[in-house]
Order: sequence, then C-alpha cells, then structure tokens
Amino acid sequence: MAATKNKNATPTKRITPHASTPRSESITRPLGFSRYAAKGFGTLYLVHNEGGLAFIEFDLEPAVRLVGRRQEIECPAPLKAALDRYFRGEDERFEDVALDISGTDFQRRVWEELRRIPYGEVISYGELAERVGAPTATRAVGNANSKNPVPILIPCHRVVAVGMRIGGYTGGVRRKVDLLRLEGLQVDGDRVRRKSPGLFDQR
DNA sequence: GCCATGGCTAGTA
DNA sequence: CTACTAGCCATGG
Repeated sequence: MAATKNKNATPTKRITPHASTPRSESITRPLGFSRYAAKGFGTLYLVHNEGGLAFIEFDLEPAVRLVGRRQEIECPAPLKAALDRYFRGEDERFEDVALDISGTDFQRRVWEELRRIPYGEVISYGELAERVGAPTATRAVGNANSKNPVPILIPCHRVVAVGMRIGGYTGGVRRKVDLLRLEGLQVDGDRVRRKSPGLFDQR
C-alpha cells in the first residue's frame, strides 16, 4: 500500500481508525504455559495468564506462536483435575476454571452461549445463531466459533451443520468427531447421531 | 442419495 | 472497501 500522500495542511487527528470492537476483557500478565497429556488427543498446550487460562492449542505449531518466551509451569491442579475428569468421559463443565480470554462483543456472546450446551448434546449453527439473537448470522457464528481461544472448555465442538452434518473444527474435524464420541455421541461418515432417548429412536 | 455451484448473509482483519 | 470464513438454501447434473 503506497503511502497516502496527504500533505497535511490540517493535522486531522483520526479518532480510532476502525476500533469498533472493544475488548472488554483485558488480558492480564503472562504466567507461563503448561502441557497436558490428554488421553487419545495427544498433548494440549495451555497458555496461562494471571487472570486465568488464555488459550488451549492441540498442536505445537500454533502453540509456539502463543507461548512465545513464556516459561513452562505446572498445570494448575484444579484445571488438571477437571481435564482428567473430562477425558475420562465425565460430564465436566469447567465452571470453576478461571478464563482470561478476549474477543469482540459478538464473539463473547457466542462463546457464552456455547457454554450452555449440555455435555453430550449438539445444536446447529443456525440454532446457535438464534440463541444469540442473530438468526441469520449462521456464518458469522461459525466464524466466532473458529476464534474460540479455549476449545473443550468452551465446547464449540457441540455445534454441527444443518442436517447433523459434522461441520468444521479448527483443531481438525477428526478431533471434533473424537470429542463428540467421547461424550457418547455416534458419528457415521459426516453425520452425527444424537443419543437415542429410548431403545428405538424416532426421527 | 451424492456433488458442485452460485447467491445470500453477517462479522472481522 | 475488499477479502476472507467451522453456514445455509436452492438448483442442476
């Protein structure tokens, strides 16, 4: 982009170029990072701030960018215990884990709503859009999901495309499938099946 | 049923 | 304004 050639006769002070997305949750000081060996899912990389957990990454590559020069620390015991319960297949909601995440208002609304989806259940992107009060924003909702800084704790894997198709996942669809199976759902091909309430599921 | 394509949509960098 | 999306719907083969 060539420099704009405004020979500034009037020193116009620009007020916030395009800062229409205030981050209301501020990131606090870095604490360090930790590794968590998740049974069946490899190593999770956790990034901790003073305010709480800031990021989770499945893969080393993206984690390296976030970890930077942080020192490795022990995963806080309560978080480790909660993850242990989750990967054991228990209904763990991570309600007592402090998060230090930031996002736009829209993203935070979406993430809040994600946490209300019960363990072992799925909803569609369309349904999620309705729940955040933006029924036609299905695609934007998927976009916000993709920016979820703490997968698993904020269960974006519980959102599927229309017709129970598996949809996307930043950590790879394979992991989304595995997470849903861990929670007791069945997945054949790219179709997810809700837990059948009775012996013979209708529908 | 499957797959591809195009229009539409809303949020973000 | 442009160019991206983890979407959805209708259409056509």
